[in-house]
Amino acid sequence: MKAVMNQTYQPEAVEARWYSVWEGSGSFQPEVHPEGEPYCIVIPPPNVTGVLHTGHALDHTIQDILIRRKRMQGYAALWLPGMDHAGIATQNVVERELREEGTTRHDLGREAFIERVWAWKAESGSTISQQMRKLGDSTDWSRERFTFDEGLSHAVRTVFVALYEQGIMYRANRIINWCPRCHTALSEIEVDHEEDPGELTHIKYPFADGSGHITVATTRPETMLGDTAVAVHPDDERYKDLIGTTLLVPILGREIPVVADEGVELGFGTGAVKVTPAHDPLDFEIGQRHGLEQIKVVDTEARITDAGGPYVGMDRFEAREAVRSKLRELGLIEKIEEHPHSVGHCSRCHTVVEPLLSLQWFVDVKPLVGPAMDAVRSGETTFHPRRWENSYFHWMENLRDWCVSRQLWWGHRIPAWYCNACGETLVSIQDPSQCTCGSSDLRQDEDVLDTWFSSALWPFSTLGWPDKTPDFEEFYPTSTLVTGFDIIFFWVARMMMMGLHFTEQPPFSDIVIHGMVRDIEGRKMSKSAGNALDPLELIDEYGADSLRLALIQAAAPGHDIPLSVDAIDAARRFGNKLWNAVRFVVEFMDVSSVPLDGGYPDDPGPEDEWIIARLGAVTEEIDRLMDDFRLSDAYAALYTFAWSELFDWYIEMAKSLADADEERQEAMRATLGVVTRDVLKLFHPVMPFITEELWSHLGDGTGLMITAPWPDVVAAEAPHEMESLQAAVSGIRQFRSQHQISRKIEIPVIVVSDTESDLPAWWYAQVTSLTGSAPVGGHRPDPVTGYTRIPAGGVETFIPLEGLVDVDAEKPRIEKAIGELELGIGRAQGKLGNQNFRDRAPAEVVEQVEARLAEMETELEGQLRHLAELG
RNA sequence: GGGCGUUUAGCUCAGUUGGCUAGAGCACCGCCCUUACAAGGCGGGGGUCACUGGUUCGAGUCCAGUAACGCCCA
Repeated sequence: MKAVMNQTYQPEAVEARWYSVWEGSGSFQPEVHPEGEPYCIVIPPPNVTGVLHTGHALDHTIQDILIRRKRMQGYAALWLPGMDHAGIATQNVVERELREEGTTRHDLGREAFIERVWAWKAESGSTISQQMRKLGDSTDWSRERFTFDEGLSHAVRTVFVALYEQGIMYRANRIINWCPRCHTALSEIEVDHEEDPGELTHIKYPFADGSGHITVATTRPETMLGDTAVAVHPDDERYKDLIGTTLLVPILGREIPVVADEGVELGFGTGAVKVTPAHDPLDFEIGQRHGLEQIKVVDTEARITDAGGPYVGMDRFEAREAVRSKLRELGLIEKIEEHPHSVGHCSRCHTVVEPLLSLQWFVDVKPLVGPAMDAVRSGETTFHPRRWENSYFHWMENLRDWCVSRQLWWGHRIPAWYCNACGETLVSIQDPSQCTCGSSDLRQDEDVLDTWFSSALWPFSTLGWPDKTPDFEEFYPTSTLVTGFDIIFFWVARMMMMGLHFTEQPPFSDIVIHGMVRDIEGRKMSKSAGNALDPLELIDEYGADSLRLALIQAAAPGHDIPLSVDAIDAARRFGNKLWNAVRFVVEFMDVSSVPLDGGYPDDPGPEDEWIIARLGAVTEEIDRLMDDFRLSDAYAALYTFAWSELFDWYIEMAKSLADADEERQEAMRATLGVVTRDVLKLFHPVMPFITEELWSHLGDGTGLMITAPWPDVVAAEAPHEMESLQAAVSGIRQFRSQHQISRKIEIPVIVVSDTESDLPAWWYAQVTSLTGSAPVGGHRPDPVTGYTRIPAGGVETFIPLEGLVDVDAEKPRIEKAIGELELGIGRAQGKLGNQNFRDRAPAEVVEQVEARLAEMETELEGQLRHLAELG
């Protein structure tokens, strides 16, 4: 005994029920199809501090659609969930908590602090995984991983040690991007460059011998304190004679040389640049070439160091002003001009980054980029849409060494130990107890690794690598990666490099890149702008299925997604429509116990054949589009089929069969059942909850929709009379509408079909029921005066106007039709009259135009005759 | 400065190797509470496909240029 269905669809009641049923049934695990071919997606791990936003909702919906369809197709489908430990973000969160308690991590000490973060994670770290359940993500929770758990940490060490031994991982003093607020080094791509108004200060550097000065221009006067040279281009005639002379750093009076270096940009400023090797990457290189001293004048707190003489302890921006006013006082400022330039900001906290000379660990990317580019070039791995490959190549070609050490506590500690006795560096997977020199006085590197370092290993570390686990053997390389364009560099490229280097296979074969979810104005959604839609609120109000469908409908491949509440509401209304259609099938047409698979009628009626043929065609189209990752197009096709063909035509036609003989009714009911079931199946990947619920009402109770076999529609041929039927019905409805003839008034219709064999009885029955008219077969009225004529795909229908409408009221309709026909005929004649068209266009195109022209000419003749006869 | 993208109906957007009269959702207009659904049905109006030129029998689609907007990189 099945429950009576509500009159309207109520997602909150339905969605709460199914997730635990699915999870409990083991459906999320690939083991539901032990013999199936493996198909694997690893989730882009959200931050452990994260909450679900609309970007996740889109990203996850795409992945869930892919995985649910593959699962239904019988693959051993694995969607592997997990989170990353988000070094800086997580540490920030816990430090904020400590601050509120009036303490700091330094008070706590490293070990206690780490314990505290784990405690935080245990309590708050599962927020997003609960939210993913509300969204309906069919991830295999039994395989959930965390970048900081034991197995993955082991993979990180293994990789670090291997890269070190291969000479790819190295430690060096370099200029890095330092965030003075987060107190850590950042990689190039964790720095956002923003246009800053800025000023170019022209400073006079006097010669040591008092013979004059050289003017240099800088946007950062305070770094002057760390200058150890002034550089000019060797070809610059203005300075040729001054190379090798000595200048004095203003204020400090330090003697520095004028050096010639090709790195100096000839056209910039005065052509002479101050060189601060400890605070600028370019200056660092110049310094290396000329053996210049490196003087650090800004410390890790962004304050001036002892080397800065009178300015020691001053903040860098205060020092800028102080230095400038002192120079002005000394008369050493030539001019100050406006100079907009780009300034790096910490992508996490927005503080202006300080380029700083620092001893850090780096990955030499040169040996890694080649294979990563080759794999894409050869098509082993394909981006969708392809154009992202350009960005990928461009970035790879210009890649600089990756600074991977971070001055944090929360993260994978660098597995390097330094011997206090002999200075040796030991790098190993196991903690060493003794140096090669015999000393056991070792200290481990204080720093941890960039979170992205562990994320780069994600596709194989999550599957058990470096061990050859059964999961690794079965699911690696993974199949599809789905992510946003904004992390192609951060993540995708690095997974490609690491995956190829350590497994000799690209980590995935397809990379699906989607856009960013934006508001209806096209703005990026953000909390601070106040325009962010909260997916959980949307789910509560509209249902997860509505949110998912709306996102996918708007997600044209590779484009940004404008998301509006209106669109979600439209998706919700579709859900209601689907609900009511199935309710009608189940409760009013008495169709239930539909089998999970097969069950197509052996002896379908003509209407049945039509809808089955259409279903087959649409299923084929959807499969083609989905295989090509064009999900929005696939669901547009399905949406149109369901609403405009199944609901608006077939179900309406099925109603009139209630009076047919038993055999006909059986075929109709079987058809309604299987076609509705297959539509539910096709919608299941995007709307899992409502389809599962509806299946529980429609099906025979032998299985869940989530693991039901993907539709395999039997071949059927649609009866050719459907075309004239639909045209006749539309024409008669249009006539009614334009003359405002109530449906209650039965319209007599004479059907003349001299171009086809006699129309079958079902044709008349359907026209009758769909239009409320009384069609009878007959001959063209003679005279035709007093009738209107409705053309219908090779069939003519005539309606006597007497008692319905005034004859003259019909004329504008006919004249309009004639106008349109003449336009079309003119166009077609133009084409066909062109010999070049006949010669060069494919024969089938020419035939099409010819057929269309003939049709229009016949039709025009009919309309003209009719108009004349109307008088 | 380099690269990528966008410009199609009032709004937000589809439109895949060039080929019937360029589509959808929302909004709008008219009629209808027809026993699945008024959160609905039926019908309708609405487009110089940014602009200029080119290739082609044929261009929203390909090419070149222009303009505006957006993103990424330096």
